[in-house]
Amino acid sequence: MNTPNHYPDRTVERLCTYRRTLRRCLDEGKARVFSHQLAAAHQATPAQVRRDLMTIGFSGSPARGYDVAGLLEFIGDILDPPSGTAAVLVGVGHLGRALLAHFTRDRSPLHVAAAFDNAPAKVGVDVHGCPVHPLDALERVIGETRATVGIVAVPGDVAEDIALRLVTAGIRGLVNFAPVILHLPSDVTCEDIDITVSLEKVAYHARHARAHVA
Amino acid sequence: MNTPNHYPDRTVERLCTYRRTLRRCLDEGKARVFSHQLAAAHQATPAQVRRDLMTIGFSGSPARGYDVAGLLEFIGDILDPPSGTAAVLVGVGHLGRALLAHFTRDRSPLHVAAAFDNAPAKVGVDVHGCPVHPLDALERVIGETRATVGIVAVPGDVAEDIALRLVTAGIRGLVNFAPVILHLPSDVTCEDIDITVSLEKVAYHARHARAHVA
DNA sequence: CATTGTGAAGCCCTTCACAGCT
DNA sequence: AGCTGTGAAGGGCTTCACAATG
Repeated sequence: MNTPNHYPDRTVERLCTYRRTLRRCLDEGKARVFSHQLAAAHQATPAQVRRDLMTIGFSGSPARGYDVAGLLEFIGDILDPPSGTAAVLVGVGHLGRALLAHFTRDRSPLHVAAAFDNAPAKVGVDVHGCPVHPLDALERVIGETRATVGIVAVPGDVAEDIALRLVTAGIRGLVNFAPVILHLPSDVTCEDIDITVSLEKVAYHARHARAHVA
Repeated sequence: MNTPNHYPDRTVERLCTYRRTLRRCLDEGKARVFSHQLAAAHQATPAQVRRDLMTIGFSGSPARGYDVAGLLEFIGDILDPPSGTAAVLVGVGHLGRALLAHFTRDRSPLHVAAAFDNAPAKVGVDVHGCPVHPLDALERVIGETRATVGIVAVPGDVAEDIALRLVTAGIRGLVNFAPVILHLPSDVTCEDIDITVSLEKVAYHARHARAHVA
């Protein structure tokens, strides 16, 4: 088993967050880190960190830990496509605007190339630096931008229709903020972010809090 | 093993979403559902649904499935505190505003009782029906509203300070939108929603898409 | 005879524990 | 002495498969 061409979801997730910590290390001039330091910055154990790095095939040295710059580049090679990834957003409501603002502030290799909304008043202007197109232009603009990721920030009752249009237009992965499960072809990745559910879960666990080990 | 006083995280999560589906059923006048129908509306198998309902101790009938109204009430008794839950939000930026808009539109038993921001220009007005207070008032307002859940929508570099203040003021659960891991007492629940990480994950999986069974 | 309820099996991820290295 | 690399064990969640039920 050499480098597999895909890693477990949880590992990918942690790689994304390790990367942020590593960038901070570089900013602070730290050239090397130990697994227990990376672990402390996350909610993880040193063993977990070592296992993740083993999984992706990155080695450190017992005496000096892991090379920050080297690891950062190594993770980048796994996570980032050579040519950068373009995303599109559908639904320029309150949440959509906030997301656009969010992504312009970010130093991720991802960028939101275009947004769509069906309200004529929202179309034609740039929102936080992102052009807003009418929904009709969805297929055309996705083709032009070669976007592969879509962000669904529309009401639940139209989310699935929009998602299917995105997929038909060439989108391969979705982040869905609508409070519904999308029924999609099985080769399309979908990550649901359901804010209400998250709040309800936290409220539940807060009421039933059980102290763990410190 | 009678009713334990807390259920696994994944089960709680699904209960939240089942509830939404059940409400839709009631709206449509459907009085009974089968496990496979609930499963189809989620990304779940019928066995998973039956297991969840078994876990919480709710029974159906082989001939007629599960009673929608009864199950809805049963789940409500588990998820909702008798007196409702108040939440507070810190950080009335783009995302904070979007979240306030989101929660006013929701028929969840949770409500956001107050928001906080340190920018004087934002303080004193209502945003989507929610009063915005200065940060100084955090402890006082949490005491008055008896809020138990906090939403962190501030920049990463101040998120942990804010979170610790919330906890000290009596908050028992957090939803964290800042792109950092919060180090909190172990009896405080925290759910991280990291939008950038979600996008990066989806972009990764979209590139490495492997077709599953349809 | 389609559906529920459920012990048992399976799977995946995390953690342990220790050998090997510097 | 302290850290990495890793086989093996552990734990929790999901799925299977089938007896029980109306």
